[in-house]
Amino acid sequence: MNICVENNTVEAPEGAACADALKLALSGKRFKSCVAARANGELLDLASPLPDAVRNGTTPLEPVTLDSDEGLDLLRHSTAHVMAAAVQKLFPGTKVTIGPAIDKGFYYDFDPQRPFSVEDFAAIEAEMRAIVAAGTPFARREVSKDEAIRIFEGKGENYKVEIIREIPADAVSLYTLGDFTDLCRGPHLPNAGFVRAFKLLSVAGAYWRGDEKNKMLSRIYGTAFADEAALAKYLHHIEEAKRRDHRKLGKELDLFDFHEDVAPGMVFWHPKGMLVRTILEDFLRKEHLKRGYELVQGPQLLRRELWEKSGHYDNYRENMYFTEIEGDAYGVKPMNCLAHMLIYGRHLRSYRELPVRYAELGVVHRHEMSGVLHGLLRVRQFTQDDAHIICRPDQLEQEIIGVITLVRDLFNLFGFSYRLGVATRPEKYIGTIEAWDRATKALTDALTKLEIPFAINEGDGAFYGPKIDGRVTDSLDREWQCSTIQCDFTLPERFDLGYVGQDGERHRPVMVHRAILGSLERFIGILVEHCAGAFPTWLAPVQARVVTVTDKHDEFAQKVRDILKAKGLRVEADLRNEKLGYKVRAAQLEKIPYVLVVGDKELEAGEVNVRLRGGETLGSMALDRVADRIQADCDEPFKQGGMNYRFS
RNA sequence: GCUGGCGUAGCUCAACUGGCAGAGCAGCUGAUUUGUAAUCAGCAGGUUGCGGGUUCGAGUCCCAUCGCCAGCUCCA
Repeated sequence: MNICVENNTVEAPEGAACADALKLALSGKRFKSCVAARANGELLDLASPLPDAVRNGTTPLEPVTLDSDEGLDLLRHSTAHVMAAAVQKLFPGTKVTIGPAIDKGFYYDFDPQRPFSVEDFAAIEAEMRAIVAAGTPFARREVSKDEAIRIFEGKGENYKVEIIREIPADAVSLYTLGDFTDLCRGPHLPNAGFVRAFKLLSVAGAYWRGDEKNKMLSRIYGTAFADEAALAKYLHHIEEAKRRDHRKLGKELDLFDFHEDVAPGMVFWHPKGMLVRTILEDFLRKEHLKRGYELVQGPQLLRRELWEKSGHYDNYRENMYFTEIEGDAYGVKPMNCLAHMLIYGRHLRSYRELPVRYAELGVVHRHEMSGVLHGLLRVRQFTQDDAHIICRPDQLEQEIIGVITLVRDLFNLFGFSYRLGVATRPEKYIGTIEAWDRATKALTDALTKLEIPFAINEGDGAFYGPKIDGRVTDSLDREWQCSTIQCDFTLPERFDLGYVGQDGERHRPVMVHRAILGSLERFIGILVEHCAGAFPTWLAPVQARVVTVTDKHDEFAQKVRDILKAKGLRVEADLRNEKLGYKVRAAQLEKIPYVLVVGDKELEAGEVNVRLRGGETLGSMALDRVADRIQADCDEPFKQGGMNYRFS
């Protein structure tokens, strides 16, 4: 029997399993890292017989090796089974649910007699190692659904029974690892001996089927790699990422803090952090004005009736704060749109005025559940770089292009990579399908014209319109939404917005909500992690620090500082009675871009000795040259981002 | 909100099965006058998150509460 493996043809005996064919075709080393096979896109256990399409030569058999994403997923999934086997052995009576591979590892959700804790990890890992050392095989068998239900009912595994009942097929596959049998589609490693490097990482609660109405299960997270070196590298990466956690750096660099006892989820900006924020805000305002936005500002509190009219009271009340003034109920704004619409609607608009683009660095309050708060990345009071564009339908695509261009330019400026997704019509929606299709097309056409890649998130749109979401990741690769561009079909109706067209008739405008950085808090949090606290020079709260060798140089240092400050640079002088190395170290830890050392030689020459944040020293330089260099450093990112902005 | 873990000096962390709350850094004072990542000495720093309880005695054990961390659910 001639079969094709990758690009080779080999002679395989009758009744050969996938493993036999792969062993004939691959080098010994490659075969050793082989954990499964694939034919026609379908994954197969190495032990499974060759599928007909492979036997008759119409489809090649492909190896799945540990160095591929698929192979690694399979390894992790099998490790999850090993863990479940160990857990059931150590903690009899523990019920099993599901245990998939995830991005960097795996988890398994259990319903235990008592919840697990990290204290249990040592014992579980030891038991897992025993299973691995024994090289226990994963044995697959297929049974009918009824048979499977009988098996799991017999074990009291009611979660498995629930899953099986929902499987549409007549038969299901079971994998047995020693005493532990699990319902699983597979495939798996041939045996547990393939599991080489793994570690249990954390334990957490998770609802059965992700529904908070269901029982809370005990989830154990772990990871597994092809070898110890890859595991060690990953664990090291996690440690490194924790070093750049914005909460840690925010404290160390004295940027911001929380007073959890008096204002959970709300930021206290310290002077340095507020300076960063102010610079960012100033830049954003200028950039918006440049791009045809007008700045507006509405009140923090609006009468409850207005929130009822907008639909927020019905749909968003749980997240809003309310208060009472002279017997009238007011809502604290969780969004900025209403004020912008009231401003628009104040007088009759002509089609010539459109598009109207109202921008506001709007402070909003949202009641988030206590468990979700997370440093600057998830807070209860935050500032959106918000804007509302009210335009004619024929202007929509051009407006979307303008917004996406701004997203692109800003994220390029900061050197962020981001992922865009178009969220389409959900099951529950308002408005006509024609309007949805038109708006969705405007979104995708704009992205296509700008040649920006995007994903389609089917049915993920808001009930009031399709949207584009832009996400960036934090230091631990968790994704956070920043940008959002939302078409809205409801608010123009509810607030009866209109404009007089060329035909003299009254028309309904289209409305777009958009935020680019999303929230300044979240954005700065991610920025801090992105640059590990070493802000680009244009944003650095202190751009240069003058450091003296002895107190003989104090006077000159102060003069240097004042001259550079007069040129618009943010400069401090460190005149403390400490050794030079001490002060250099302090500046380094504060991640100040430039250290300007002044001692006898510099005093003599009227210059400063320049040391960069990276540790490089540039030697003695005249003050004008230093100032030019710092200024050029500030301007550089804008040139690279194609914005040609002179930062001053 | 839910599950688990955790709250000790400004920061990072000690304090065994309940037995005198401690160290480094930062701060202050003094000495030192120093050349690119930490000079030395001294001083000061606390209602152990808050409130109850058990105990001769609680940072430690129990209850309650607030908050933080990981995740779930939800979202910028």
